[in-house]
Amino acid sequence: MRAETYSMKKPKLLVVLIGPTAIGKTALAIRLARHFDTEIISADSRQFFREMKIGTAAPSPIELKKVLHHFIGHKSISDEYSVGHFENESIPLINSLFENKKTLILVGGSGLYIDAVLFGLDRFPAINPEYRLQLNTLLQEKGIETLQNLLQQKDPVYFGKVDRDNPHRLIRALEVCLSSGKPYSAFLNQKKTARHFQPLIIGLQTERKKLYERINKRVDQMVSDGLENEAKSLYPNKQLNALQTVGYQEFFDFFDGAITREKAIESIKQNTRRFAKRQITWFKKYDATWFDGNSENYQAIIEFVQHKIS
RNA sequence: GGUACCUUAGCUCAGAUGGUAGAGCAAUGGACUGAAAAUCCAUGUGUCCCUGGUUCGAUUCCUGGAGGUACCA
Repeated sequence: MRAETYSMKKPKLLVVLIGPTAIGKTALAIRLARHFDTEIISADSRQFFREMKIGTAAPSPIELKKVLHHFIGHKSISDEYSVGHFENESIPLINSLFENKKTLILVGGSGLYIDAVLFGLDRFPAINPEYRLQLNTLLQEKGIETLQNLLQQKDPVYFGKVDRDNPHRLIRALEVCLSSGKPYSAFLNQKKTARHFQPLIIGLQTERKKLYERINKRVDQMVSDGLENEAKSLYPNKQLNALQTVGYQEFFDFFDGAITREKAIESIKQNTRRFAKRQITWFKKYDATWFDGNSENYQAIIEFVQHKIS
């Protein structure tokens, strides 16, 4: 009630900048933030980790100096972190920043994390991490059918619509079932808490061919910036979730002697292209206004946002 | 120059004793509620190198040509 009144008095605009990797989101976000004298909320599930700067193309120290960024390098790879934590941290922060700002920039390439901010996730119970370990063992030793049968028994409703060949989905649902004693589907579609801001979604895109050229070029840049050494220093932690990441896994394979260095770099480019494709698919569902990612368009985008504000 | 082998999807190749073809990879489309840069699903028409011949019918057999590889000179 209080919040509603508040937001009616002062409409708050969250400029949401989305698009595939290497399209130029970081540079545009900084332009926008400087122009509107505001700060940046990052929604990038890998730039959270301070040990992974080069391979995630995190904003440089110079860029970070220009504009205050939140959720860049604020976690260590050994920290437990997921989209739930992110929602719990980002929403209060956004609300408090809006006390003094009328515009904020949300930028990132992680669709699920953008969803969490814009729409919110359902509330799930805390899970016992033991279950995930056990379920992974079960998967390894007895195969996916065992997980399917278990889920069919614990939550026939979700089993009816889940992607049954996807082990992550099955295990996630099962760990919720086992931890809570209730079916996973019982937690879905709860009433979501309202957001106290209005989103303006801006998408960056370009021709596929150009995007792939940008990706290839950026990977070469990362390599000359020292990606190999960064990966080497993280190799002892290669099993951590944060390091299940394009740019690192391929170098780990090279360190293991499984592939050549050249092949590793080529694979990084290829896997980054595939990643970009998945991002594009995800972002299609948003009600966004699309612009070509070319930096010559930045002024037009600023004017577009300006127009929405007034 | 001679001999042998090869030329089929973007790439590497398989194949039909003649009835116009299929794998892997790449690529493309899609899904996505605390692992999400993760994970999973779906999708294969291409002058079968060119030319002429045999044949009802040739990418398949034969002639000639072009390109490639290997060996011999």
